[in-house]
Amino acid sequence: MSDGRAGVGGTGESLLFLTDEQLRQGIEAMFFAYRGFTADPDRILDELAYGRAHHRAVHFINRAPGTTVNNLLAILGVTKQSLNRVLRTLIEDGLVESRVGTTDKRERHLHLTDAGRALEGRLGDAQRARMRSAYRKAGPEAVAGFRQVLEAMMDPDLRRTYHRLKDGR
Amino acid sequence: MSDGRAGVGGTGESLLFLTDEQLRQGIEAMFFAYRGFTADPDRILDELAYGRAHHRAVHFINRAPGTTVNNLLAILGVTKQSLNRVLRTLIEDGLVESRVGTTDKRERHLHLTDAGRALEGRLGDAQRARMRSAYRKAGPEAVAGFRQVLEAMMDPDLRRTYHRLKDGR
DNA sequence: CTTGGAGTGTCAACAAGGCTGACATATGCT
DNA sequence: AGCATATGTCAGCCTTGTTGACACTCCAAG
Repeated sequence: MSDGRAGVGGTGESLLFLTDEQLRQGIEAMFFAYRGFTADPDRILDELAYGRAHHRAVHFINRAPGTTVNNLLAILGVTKQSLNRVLRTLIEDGLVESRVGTTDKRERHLHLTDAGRALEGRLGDAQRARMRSAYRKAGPEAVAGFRQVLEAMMDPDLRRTYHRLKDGR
Repeated sequence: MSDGRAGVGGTGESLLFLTDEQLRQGIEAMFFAYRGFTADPDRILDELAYGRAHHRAVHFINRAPGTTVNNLLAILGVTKQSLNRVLRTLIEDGLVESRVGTTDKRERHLHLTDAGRALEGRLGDAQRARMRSAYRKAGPEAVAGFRQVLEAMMDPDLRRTYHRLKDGR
């Protein structure tokens, strides 16, 4: 309601990009794109009887090797019980190694094994291939905008986490 | 591996935006942004003992009133059993109306009731508010790029669905 | 008119992956 | 010594996805 439909061809896009209709399209674009975003790794995970949760864990352990369980919990935003279930299978299957901390022995530092890195490679390659193709189609300017909007959409806490990972801290 | 790290400050972004590191950042941006994207409606849904599946159903029924169950199935990409469970509660709760088709009486055409539209409004407002704020922060150029990349990331089938909805067909 | 197929609904059973609550253990800090 | 922190684990629950089986209605082709 209260849409007005000021015309598609353009009374000036700069005023038009905040209409409810434009926002709705953005919402739907996010929904459909996220499906594509997860589709390729999901297919690989299915073969291996793993799920998206395993992928996420493996991704971020690879990204921040030696991270603690608590840290990973904060990144993933799940409960420790939930993460633990996933982590346990990954450790049992020899994809993840859990090392007792040196300075603080309560902490467990998580690392990928060679097998873990191999899986991460398969999953990451599949996901990056789609991302690369999308980036290539859209071009560098579009990519910059894409990143800006996504960043603005994050909760502040997660935005900080995102930057921390990006800057390798 | 094979990253090279051609420097952050910039040997020309046009060549840099396809490095594995850039792609990884894009992947993580999608992950964190999607969390923000769903956070606000999720809070509302929690109060009402509904889940994301209910939100999706309500959203697309509102978007394409009179859509058939089969059509909705294709949009949402779930099994009819899964959708049916959600749909049944929505119908029982008086948010969705299922009308027998006129030309083909096997089909059920789905519509929101006033109560359904009210819920859709609450959920949609919350989600649009975040999207609007992100769009505003990033600016119209960024938004155009955002949409281009998302669209390029979709599976072809879903891209067609996306356009069909966008063009009101 | 019969038969086959499409669209829909429903039942049962199951799995993944979230959640909460409670409790154990080891360690670190004051 | 005693409290706090980090982790792991058990039990149980929910949502939302899956498969398989079956019934019903209606349309259309033979």
